[in-house]
Amino acid sequence: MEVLPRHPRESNREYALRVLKENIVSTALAPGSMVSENELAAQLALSRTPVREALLELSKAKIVEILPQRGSRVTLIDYALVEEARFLREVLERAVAELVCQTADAVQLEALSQNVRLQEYHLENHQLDPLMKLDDDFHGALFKIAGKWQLHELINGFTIHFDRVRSLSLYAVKELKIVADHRAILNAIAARDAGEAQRLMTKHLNRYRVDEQELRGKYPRYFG
Amino acid sequence: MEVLPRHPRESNREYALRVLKENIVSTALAPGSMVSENELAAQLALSRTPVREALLELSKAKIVEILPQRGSRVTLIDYALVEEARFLREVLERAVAELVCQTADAVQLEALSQNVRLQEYHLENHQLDPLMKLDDDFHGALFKIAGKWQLHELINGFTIHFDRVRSLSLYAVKELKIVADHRAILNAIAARDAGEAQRLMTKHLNRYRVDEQELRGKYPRYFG
DNA sequence: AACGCTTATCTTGTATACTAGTGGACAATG
DNA sequence: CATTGTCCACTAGTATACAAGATAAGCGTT
Repeated sequence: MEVLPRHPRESNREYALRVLKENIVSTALAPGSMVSENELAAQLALSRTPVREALLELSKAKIVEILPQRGSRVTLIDYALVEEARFLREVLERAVAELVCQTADAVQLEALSQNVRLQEYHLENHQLDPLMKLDDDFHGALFKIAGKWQLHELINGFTIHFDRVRSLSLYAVKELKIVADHRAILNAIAARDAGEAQRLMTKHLNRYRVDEQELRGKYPRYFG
Repeated sequence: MEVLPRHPRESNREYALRVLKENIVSTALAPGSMVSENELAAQLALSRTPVREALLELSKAKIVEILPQRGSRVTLIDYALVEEARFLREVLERAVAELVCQTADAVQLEALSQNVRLQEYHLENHQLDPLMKLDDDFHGALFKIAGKWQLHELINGFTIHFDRVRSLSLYAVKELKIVADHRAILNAIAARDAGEAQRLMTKHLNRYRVDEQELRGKYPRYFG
């Protein structure tokens, strides 16, 4: 497991949660692997308490499984769960896109536009990390404009299933289409074409479907 | 606060969580009231640890606010949040209803039918508690049939906002329409009419909209 | 070899002890 | 009287100690 540096005003619990999440998504903590509160606490140089609280939160998102008196383990990839997470995003963001068409003002549209331009810039320069952050920001901004910010935070906890699979698949080749999608969605919103925005959003989020069989072939032991 | 009896194989943490939830929804723990881990632990005859873990979970659902080094408080009713919770259910359950029309088999339809018949029975006999449970079961069954069970569990944590407001409003008078809604939704599903099922589900979940101004008038100190 | 018991050693669950930050009461000071 | 500073009681955050269940190895018996 990779122990990340601490952020300034971060509590021990937040730190433990952040490091665990990062390592689970990157599969540095492999699906199916056992972890113990004691061991993690030692590695992070913390006591069991904040580590335990982080594990408890992760277990609520079903990304960690706590087996009482036996140990905790990073859950195997449950493809049904991954698809549920994707489905949640598709359904919710389609509805959000519709709302955004109705409520976005000029300032908000300009901010979105700025974001997409930056995406296009980073895509040309093949800088994938800032691209992923801009992707998150774009979708988050839509929730905010629609006045559903709390929902965005709620589903973010579930999206980790999705992110883990994404990190296993060859993701980079899809970036081109994804940025183009964002541009098209923005145009539909600016044109107040709710139907088109919904259609594009659905298409966009379906791109994240990754081939289960391919991944099962490559990483058979990661699946449940 | 009302201290409920313990269930058989329930951990201390689950017990604390259950009692806290119950008291928050019933407003026995009033919106805006301060609670302390020590005080709660004493009342529940537990140590701080399981109480703290329960509060931590509730704070993630934004039904409790933890103020470091100052205390914790039951959140004031945030109407925007209540509406987000309702919106989430509406959007998600509409999509679920569509799926159920495509996938439900005869056995599942019969189980739903059984449930609705029971609802009608309890409605005639004015037994509201079993009615609420059957309501939850009905919606839960739809998620299960659609293969989105995990999503149901996820959103349940958020629905507490919704439930709290519902418990403040005069809810009983609406039961008649709600049972009729369930019957109509079931019929649409049995007829495989996805469009009608979605329309009915939307209408159904919009009934739960309660008048903010009315509640603000009755309980001004409960609102933020 | 196969079975059943004991036991050592893990684990998480829970209780308790300690740390450090917050705000209020209240006295000292202007 | 207003303001400032000091203490005190209380809070959550964290560390540690202890309890109790699960597991597997060892060992004796059959």
